[in-house]
Amino acid sequence: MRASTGDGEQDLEAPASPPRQAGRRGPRPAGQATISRVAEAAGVSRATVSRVMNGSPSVNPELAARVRAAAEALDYEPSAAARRLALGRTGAVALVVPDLSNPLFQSVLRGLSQAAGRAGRQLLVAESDEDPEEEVILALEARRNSDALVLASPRAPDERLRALGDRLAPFVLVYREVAGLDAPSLSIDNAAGIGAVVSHLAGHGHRRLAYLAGPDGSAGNAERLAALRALAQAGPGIELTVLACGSMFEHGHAAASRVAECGVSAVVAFNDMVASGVLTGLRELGVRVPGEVSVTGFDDIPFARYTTPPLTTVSIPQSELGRQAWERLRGLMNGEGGGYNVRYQPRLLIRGSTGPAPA
Amino acid sequence: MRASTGDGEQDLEAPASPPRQAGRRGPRPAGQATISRVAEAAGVSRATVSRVMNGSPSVNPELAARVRAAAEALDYEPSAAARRLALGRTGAVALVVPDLSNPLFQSVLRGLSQAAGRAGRQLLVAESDEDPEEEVILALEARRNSDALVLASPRAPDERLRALGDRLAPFVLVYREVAGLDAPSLSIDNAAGIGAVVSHLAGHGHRRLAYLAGPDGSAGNAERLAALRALAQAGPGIELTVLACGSMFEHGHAAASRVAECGVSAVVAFNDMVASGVLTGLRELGVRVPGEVSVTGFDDIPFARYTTPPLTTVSIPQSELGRQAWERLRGLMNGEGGGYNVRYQPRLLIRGSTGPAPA
DNA sequence: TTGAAAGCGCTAACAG
DNA sequence: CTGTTAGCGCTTTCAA
Repeated sequence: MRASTGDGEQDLEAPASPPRQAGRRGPRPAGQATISRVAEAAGVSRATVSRVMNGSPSVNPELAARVRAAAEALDYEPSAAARRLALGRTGAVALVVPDLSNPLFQSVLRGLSQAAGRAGRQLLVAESDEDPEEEVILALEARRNSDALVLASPRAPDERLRALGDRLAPFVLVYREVAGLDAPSLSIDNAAGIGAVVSHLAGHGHRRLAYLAGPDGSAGNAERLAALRALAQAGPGIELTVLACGSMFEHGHAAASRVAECGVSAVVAFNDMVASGVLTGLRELGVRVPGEVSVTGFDDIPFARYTTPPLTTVSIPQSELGRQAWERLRGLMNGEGGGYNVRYQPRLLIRGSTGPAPA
Repeated sequence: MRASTGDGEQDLEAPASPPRQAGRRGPRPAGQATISRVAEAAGVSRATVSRVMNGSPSVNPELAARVRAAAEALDYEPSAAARRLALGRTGAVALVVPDLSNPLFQSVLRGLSQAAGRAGRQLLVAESDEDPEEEVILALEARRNSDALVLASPRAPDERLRALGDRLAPFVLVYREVAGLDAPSLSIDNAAGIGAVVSHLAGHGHRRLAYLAGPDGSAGNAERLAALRALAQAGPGIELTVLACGSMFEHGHAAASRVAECGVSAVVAFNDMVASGVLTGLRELGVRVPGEVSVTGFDDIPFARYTTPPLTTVSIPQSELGRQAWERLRGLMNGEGGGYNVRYQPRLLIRGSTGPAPA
């Protein structure tokens, strides 16, 4: 056994042992240049090449030029894997969402992707397909391959999240707030949004409302429903019918007949997709909107302006959430702390799908 | 200088030298367990721990249990970075698209995300914001942090792609085909789609058509336009008006008045978003669809069924593209080759936005 | 400013 | 079946 220097400076030429089975295991795409090869070609040490590649100012310009030339000539690209290991950071951030087909999460993805991209970071994305348990696993996994995480997990139980808090950190929670969790959260004030909707509707003389409920267990749905119930109880005379529905177009579409039958003058949909679906369904049934029944959505997805009639809905700062999430991550990664939680106050957008209650 | 064994088996206790500035550089989140610590705790070698963690069958069950217990007790999680370096692969695949807000790319993202997720791989996503040059840079960068790449780059010039072919490999191209490029491609037969649209329209007696053109430089737009022109020239008497438009709702919306003025009986939109926009615009102008003018889309995005009237459009296998892309990547990564290129043949979906030409 | 050396944490060929 | 050993390719003290 020979004492090694810990690194193979001298092993460039084949030693006594049989040449390592070529093409089998080589981490690099076959003949990819390594820092050692560049160093050799430029006649400097690996440390110097490293410095040059990382733009250290304290390198003799002439040397630097030589190194750059050698790197160029060899088509050298630093190994991301090796840097990750040596540096102890990945240069990536991760996003975990329940469902990539949901416009809400798409906006966050987009905002985050752009912000992270501008900062020169990779973005890892994972989708749990609405399975809360899977979500947590994915989050852990994603977190191991990144430096920080944005988690949208409307269904996972509070305790589960609290239990995993430090294995997930640093991370930020979006569209949700969990008490006692040590992570910044960016969420929506659902109650305020519902409040605005209801007072708009009440102002138009609507008394009997239906709520097209979102998925069971969704934190957003729970809050919206609770707000509605509270309003119905406290209010002067609002009568609330809750209809189980879902979160997709089809769900809303399928609920149209139940809406028509239950004799309400206005329907508050869990979100814009459901609202659009019910709009279409109602039209097919010959029910006039907003003449006979008014419809409201939630979220203000891009399509909401293009339904017929255009959807009155609650607007929330979707892509802002992505951007903010990035800011928080950045803070967290720099050890600056994640800042205060924020609850975005939604804004009611009155378009054509609501009007006076029929006499 | 002392002869090292190449790895710090013996350095668990602080040596003579000053304890490395704590909390500054440590690759692991402070006190994270390493394979060495686990090995020590279980009284075995690191190789054995590695074997156990990777489920090698040739490990004494009793030892394996001991190792697992130790790992558990120490909250050990293998370092992804170290594995990447040692293994020479990242375990991730990447997707680069021009625009994450485009439903077309969202579907690919989704299909790919699910397929890759099921296979236990991470997914890296990057968005170029429609800048073809940026796209190529991002692709290179993404590729360095993954094992294979799916590239949607409708605008980058053919030569550019050919030039970078081997630095990008293994990769697959979606929604596009580039001659002489050594990468499988999955694309749409745009001409066939347009053909179906035109014959449907012609069958309804439409003679004067407008094309709402997509972005300049988009490969898909070019093909659709070329097909339309060819048909207009060859055809019995189709008169084509090309209107510059774009790819978004707003673009279609804004084009409505030009459509109304140019006296056509049918408009073929670049895609569904444009079609939806023009539908809304036309309605606002009091133009009846399909009574006065028929409208067709392209892509069959989820929302197309929910416009008013529902959109007649060309359906393409969007999420299939994502799944297939994954299959190809898998093949490529296993050295099986990427298979033949495929051009998906679109299908015309006749819904309510088209009808007989007005007399 | 530069180089030598010592890792980062894991895997795998090889020998026993 | 298990341990030893030699890396994977890069960064970063530390000393010159």
